[in-house]
Amino acid sequence: MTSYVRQMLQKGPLHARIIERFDDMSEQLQQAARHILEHPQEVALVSMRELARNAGVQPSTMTRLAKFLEFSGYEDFREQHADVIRVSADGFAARALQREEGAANGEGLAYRMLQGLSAQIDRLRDPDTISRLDTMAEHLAKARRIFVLGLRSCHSVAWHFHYVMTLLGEKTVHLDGPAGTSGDPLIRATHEDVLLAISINPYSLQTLELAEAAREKGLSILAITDSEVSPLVTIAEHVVFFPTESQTFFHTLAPALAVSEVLCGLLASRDRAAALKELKLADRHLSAMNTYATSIPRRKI
Amino acid sequence: MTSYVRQMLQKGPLHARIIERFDDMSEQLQQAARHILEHPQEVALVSMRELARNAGVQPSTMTRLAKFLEFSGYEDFREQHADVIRVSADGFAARALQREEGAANGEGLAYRMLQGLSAQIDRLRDPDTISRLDTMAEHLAKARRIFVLGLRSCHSVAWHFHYVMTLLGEKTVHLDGPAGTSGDPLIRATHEDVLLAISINPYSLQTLELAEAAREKGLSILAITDSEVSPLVTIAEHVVFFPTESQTFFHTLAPALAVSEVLCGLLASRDRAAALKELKLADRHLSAMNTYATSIPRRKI
DNA sequence: CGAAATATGCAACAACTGTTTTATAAATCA
DNA sequence: TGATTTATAAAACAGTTGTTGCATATTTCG
Repeated sequence: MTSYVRQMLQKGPLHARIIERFDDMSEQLQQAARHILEHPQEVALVSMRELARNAGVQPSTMTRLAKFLEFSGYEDFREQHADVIRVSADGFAARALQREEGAANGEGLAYRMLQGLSAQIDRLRDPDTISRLDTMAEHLAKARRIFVLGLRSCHSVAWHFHYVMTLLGEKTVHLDGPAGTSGDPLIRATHEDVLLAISINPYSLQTLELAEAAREKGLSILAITDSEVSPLVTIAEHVVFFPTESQTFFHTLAPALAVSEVLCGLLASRDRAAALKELKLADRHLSAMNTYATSIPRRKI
Repeated sequence: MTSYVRQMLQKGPLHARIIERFDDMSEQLQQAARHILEHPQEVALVSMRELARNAGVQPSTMTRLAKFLEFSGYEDFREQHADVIRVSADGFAARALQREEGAANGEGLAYRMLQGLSAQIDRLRDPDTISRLDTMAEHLAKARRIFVLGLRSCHSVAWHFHYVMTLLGEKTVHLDGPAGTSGDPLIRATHEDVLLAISINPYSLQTLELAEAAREKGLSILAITDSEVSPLVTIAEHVVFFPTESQTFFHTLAPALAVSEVLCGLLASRDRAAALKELKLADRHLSAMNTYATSIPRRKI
């Protein structure tokens, strides 16, 4: 519980005040507060109405939130946030100190792993990978249906791609049935469809077999894999590569997940309006199904 | 002369632009410019009229200065200064949210997304998160058994954690059975076990219910979630936070996956020898099962 | 169940925003 | 010097700001 207090102090008394009273807020106030907790500087940098727009609440909700937190009004609230920026700006020494502390702490494995993962994803921004991503998004967009295949360690990536795409529409089919039925959906696949295969070394045999079967059915194979000499390269029409090395003795899939998310982003951005419409649809369905906690039951669940 | 150039570069391109054209300005413009050079953040933090008042010039002078510096107007000038604050404060998580135009056609979206993801994972190296990760690894290591729970978008993270952990031994149980049996493994859970729950906003009701049920059975709840006001925070003994903001309109889980991999890494590193032995074991089993392509069949599969 | 209380969306408000125009003063130059 | 350009101040402008009161849902409770 001490660490909770420490965190509050670290992030400043404004955060603390919001978190403290969060439980007593109404649904809308919570939504506004949540957005402010995630983007504190924006309070001082944009107008209230714009902030409200970004948070998805009414302008008046912001005024109400400010008063709820016992500020005289939103302008008071805003001024406090501006002060935080002011002191942290010329508090150059403070920032240097923080960095120092981080460096001293930097012996830890967690620190090194995160640094490594960040750098690997950063390196994906090279022109070759970017153009490969764009091309693959093009292929995916043109396909009638997308079969997504990723087994074992790559299951997480494949499933996440499929999940996000489901929210954006109904183009993807996830090849991961139970009881050995993974490949069954391919029965009705045609040459208009594509197979998005994800695999890393060591390459799962089942993935390769299914991919080969799909190719013989006339499907285009698109691959996300870890190496130029991956077996998927030879049968795929287009490939995107990602690194898997990590400081540990197992492979990392964070870069692969990043690649998959970028593809989703590119696909969604091709028709923002349609994507947004689909998202709204999914939203309505899920709330009708009572999937999510709408009001957040903080105390008595 | 070198120190002049260096100063310009240090303080950023906005300062440089002002200094460069300073000599050509009229008296009033210089007075305005001088004030801005001395208080750069104020441009973004107060209104133009107030800034003009503080600088001792007319409001219109500020507009004229902005146009003199070849901005489209003062609002453009102000937005640039806001961006400087944003990047120096927390990277640029919030920036993309406003930029509808640039993101509209998806121009360079891949590049920007990767840059953002990399920065977000980089920021996880702050001392608080590191210490939270270490503490959570401690808790996980002490537990007799680890039940892993992550539904919907968090399924990928939960499953990946479980998958890696199974390669390292047999401590984890994945709560994601078919046909609504997710919670069944908890039947034989005791207070020696822990539940690792992963959830982001909007929070899946089923996750919260299962977590609450586990807590009532005496299990410690460990949470990986997206906010200090996540409903998991109140019922969890320890929490690690990660960001989910992305340039698209769906959340990113790459940082969450990074967190999960770091935890695996920390756990494995506590007993390298044992972990390696388990890995060998898994290796032998999988090759006996003919799971992977051993020789890479590049041409003829 | 109905009544009281609360939460939320909406529209109107005056105040203030950044910008532009107009009038006046100062500087420049033939 | 007087004509002409330039610089500045003041005022007017449309658009936006933060705020408030009111009508309508929604929740709470006897």
